[in-house]
Amino acid sequence: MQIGDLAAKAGVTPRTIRYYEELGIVEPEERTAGGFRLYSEVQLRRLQIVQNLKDLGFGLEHIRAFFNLKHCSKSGGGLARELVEHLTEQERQIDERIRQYSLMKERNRRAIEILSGCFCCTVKVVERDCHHCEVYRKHDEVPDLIECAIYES
Amino acid sequence: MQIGDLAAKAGVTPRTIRYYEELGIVEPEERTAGGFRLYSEVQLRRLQIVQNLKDLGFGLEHIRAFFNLKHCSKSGGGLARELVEHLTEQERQIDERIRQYSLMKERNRRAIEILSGCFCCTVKVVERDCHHCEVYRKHDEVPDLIECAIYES
DNA sequence: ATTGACACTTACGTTCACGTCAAGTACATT
DNA sequence: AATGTACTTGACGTGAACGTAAGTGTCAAT
Repeated sequence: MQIGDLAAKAGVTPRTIRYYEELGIVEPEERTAGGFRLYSEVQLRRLQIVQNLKDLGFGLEHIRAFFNLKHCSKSGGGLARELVEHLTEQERQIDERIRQYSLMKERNRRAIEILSGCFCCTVKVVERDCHHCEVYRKHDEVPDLIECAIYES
Repeated sequence: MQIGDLAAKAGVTPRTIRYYEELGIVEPEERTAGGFRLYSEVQLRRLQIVQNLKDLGFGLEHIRAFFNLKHCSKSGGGLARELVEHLTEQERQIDERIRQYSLMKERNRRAIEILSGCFCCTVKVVERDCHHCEVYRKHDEVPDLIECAIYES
């Protein structure tokens, strides 16, 4: 598989793959006599993992470090220990992220709930004062999210 | 409250606040005769919301667009509708993120589980071949994450 | 053997989200 | 009135993660 095929399958550009190689994240399995990079499914899976970790907010340097732990340990046990340490920390971060997202989702839900009662509001936006609106007064507090979206800063 | 105080309370630098102002995300409530920016709790909450959205992976431009929907609608009902549309899309993205994180967490967990059985492994890293290890053979498949961490690319 | 599509390296350009520095101004305190 | 600290605008710098262009070479197919 050449770099273009791999790129297409992984949903990235050849440039990205070469860049990752530069960082020591993905090496080609071999090269043709002429210098073309050749890849297999292994590198594809690797790239997918990288995309995943990136989507989750991890930097390429972090990813590289994780992939390269194998070059630092001498015994399998040592490596396993380091990997687990890394993974545990990663899990902590993931939990924190999920917590944040859940909070955000809850705020979103409350905001949608409140705003659904405003669809028939005919007050002009320029002279809007939701604090005096009866829909608003049914709710004891206005979510910050709506406040940001509605009131002038 | 001056920019430095606000920055401290929000956990950012004055530069960041000025930058957000430049983008139209946070305007000072007023200015002193001499030109000093003055803020209130409103801007603090706004900044906190921004930090939150940023942590969740939203770009500043996205955030600005959301905060500025109020300048595009004429009636409160129209605005409410647009906001709900925006929030619904956002919720979709949040759900997708949470799904991704959960998958990642599950993979992490499985990897930790497997690696916990490798702590006593004394095989040298250079000659490691986990496929022939009995701990490994108990598991039917090696998670990609471990594969990336262990095998040469 | 030639062609066309892709690949190679090198190197400079770009966007985002600020950091940092400079030269000057404002405000509170003594 | 003087001092120290924080603020002002403006401009250039930075790191991450690539994009893009130039000039050249390679591979499969006709």
